[in-house]
Amino acid sequence: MGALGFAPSGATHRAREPSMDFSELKSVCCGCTIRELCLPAGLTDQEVLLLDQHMSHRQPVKKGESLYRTGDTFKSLYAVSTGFFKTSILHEDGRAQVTGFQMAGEILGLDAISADRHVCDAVALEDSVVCEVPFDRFEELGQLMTNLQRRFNRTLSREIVRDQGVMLLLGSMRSEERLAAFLVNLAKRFSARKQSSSELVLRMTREDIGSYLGLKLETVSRLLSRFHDEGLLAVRGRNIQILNADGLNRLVGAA
Amino acid sequence: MGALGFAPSGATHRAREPSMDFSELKSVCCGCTIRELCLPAGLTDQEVLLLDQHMSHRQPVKKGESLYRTGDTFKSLYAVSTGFFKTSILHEDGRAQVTGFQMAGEILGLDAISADRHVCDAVALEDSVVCEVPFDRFEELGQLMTNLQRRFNRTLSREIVRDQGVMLLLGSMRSEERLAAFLVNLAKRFSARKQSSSELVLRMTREDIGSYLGLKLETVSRLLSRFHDEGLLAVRGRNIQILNADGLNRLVGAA
DNA sequence: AGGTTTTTTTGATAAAGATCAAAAAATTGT
DNA sequence: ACAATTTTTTGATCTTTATCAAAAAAACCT
Repeated sequence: MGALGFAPSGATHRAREPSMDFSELKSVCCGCTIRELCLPAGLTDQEVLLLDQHMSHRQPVKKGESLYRTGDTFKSLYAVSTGFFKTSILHEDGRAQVTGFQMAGEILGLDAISADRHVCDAVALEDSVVCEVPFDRFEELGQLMTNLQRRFNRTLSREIVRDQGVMLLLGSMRSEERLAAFLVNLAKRFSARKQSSSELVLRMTREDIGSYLGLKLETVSRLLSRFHDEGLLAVRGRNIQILNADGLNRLVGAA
Repeated sequence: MGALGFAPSGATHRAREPSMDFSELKSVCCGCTIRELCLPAGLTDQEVLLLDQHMSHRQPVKKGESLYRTGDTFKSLYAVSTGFFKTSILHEDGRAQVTGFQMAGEILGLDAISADRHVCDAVALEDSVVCEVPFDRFEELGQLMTNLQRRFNRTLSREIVRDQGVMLLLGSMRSEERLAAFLVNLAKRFSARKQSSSELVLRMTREDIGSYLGLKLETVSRLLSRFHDEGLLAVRGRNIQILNADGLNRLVGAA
């Protein structure tokens, strides 16, 4: 489990460079550009160092690979360092429901704490890097660092709030509102990561979006075309440019 | 905030008797019949006593009253002792989405940890009693009692799993599957509380059920009538008897 | 108990989104 | 670079569930 796979690509940013050999690098979090969006958020430098040296461990995941699957025993949480994931739960009869899309700084595996087994699949939608956080050691550290434990409680609670937002979306919104809400949310998260909030490069298929939003892929495609015709978006396959952010926001808020 | 309201009704069970004066009673959790379904689950007697004496505090909530509302500052979690609650989030435009129904042993307020504000309304659907758990003291206790903290992490994670189950329901299931899943889930929870799992007394309106399931109240009513006609249920207003549990389960699992 | 309000049921109709189908576009593997 | 595969778009039609409406039933209030 060292630095596997991934050909060097000549980039210079540490956080964007999957091929570096991190096994020698003690302080992964300390130099991470998205530190404040991730588990170390709000910790002092010393605390981050402690978190870092005792537990973090980087691991590449190639596009299409599963980080974990339903039923796997739970050992670690994973913080997305770079890349993009989707999580989905499966119903007996083969139906799947995408429960979320995770980008840099977001934590995967929180649902597995409950029963020591993963209850969803996490699949990389592009070549990605995650920081592995062995949970038993993390819990020990939480007992030593009040601040870390408190932050972690909030992380868990934030996921509950996010999920309830999805419930609102699925339970009360019409298709166009759902899609608008989805795009606005993506844009906001890109923006928080200093990426363009108007030029979205979608990593997931229309089917993934549809599953997440409780719609069929054809409906998603039609809605994107309509938003395009209405001048809200410029849609070129998975490249989506937001032309009228106010208009989108109005769709989300409106009755 | 001692023993407010609620006329005595002559019952003998402590956990079912809202009018008792609990301010003198030090060990609320210790004698609680649903202790193993609640926060103290898995703690030793000594640990429960510690949790109990330092933090629990009982409080009646009358039918129709709010335990807290969206925007209230977060101070405490609440464990339902007896009774029945619903939680709902509101969209700007007045639309509301019911996010859950809580019964004895279940915890209210977990979503508020995230931002120190409640993000939903919690309303009692019948005269109820809750145990108030001041969260700052609870967090301190978690730092002292590893076991409590670990259990609490699981409680939070379990709520995430529950929410994702609702996403599956709302995103991938048809109306009849949703309603069947809802009834099966209620029955299971009643059963865990030693109440009949075939004679359900619903505490919520058809509209509440509809909101939770992403359906209109008329649809819920029609479905109940259909299940009745098909011999799956006996429906008499809010009294619902499950006549064919296997049939219901088949509806939930089937394609 | 009796009048008022709320909730539930049921019917008729409408609308949103699903399904089926097929071509176009994009991506992938070699 | 090219053939194979996957994804996306668009059209025609069908199904499910929402909407509108009104009566029946239940719950509430004083």
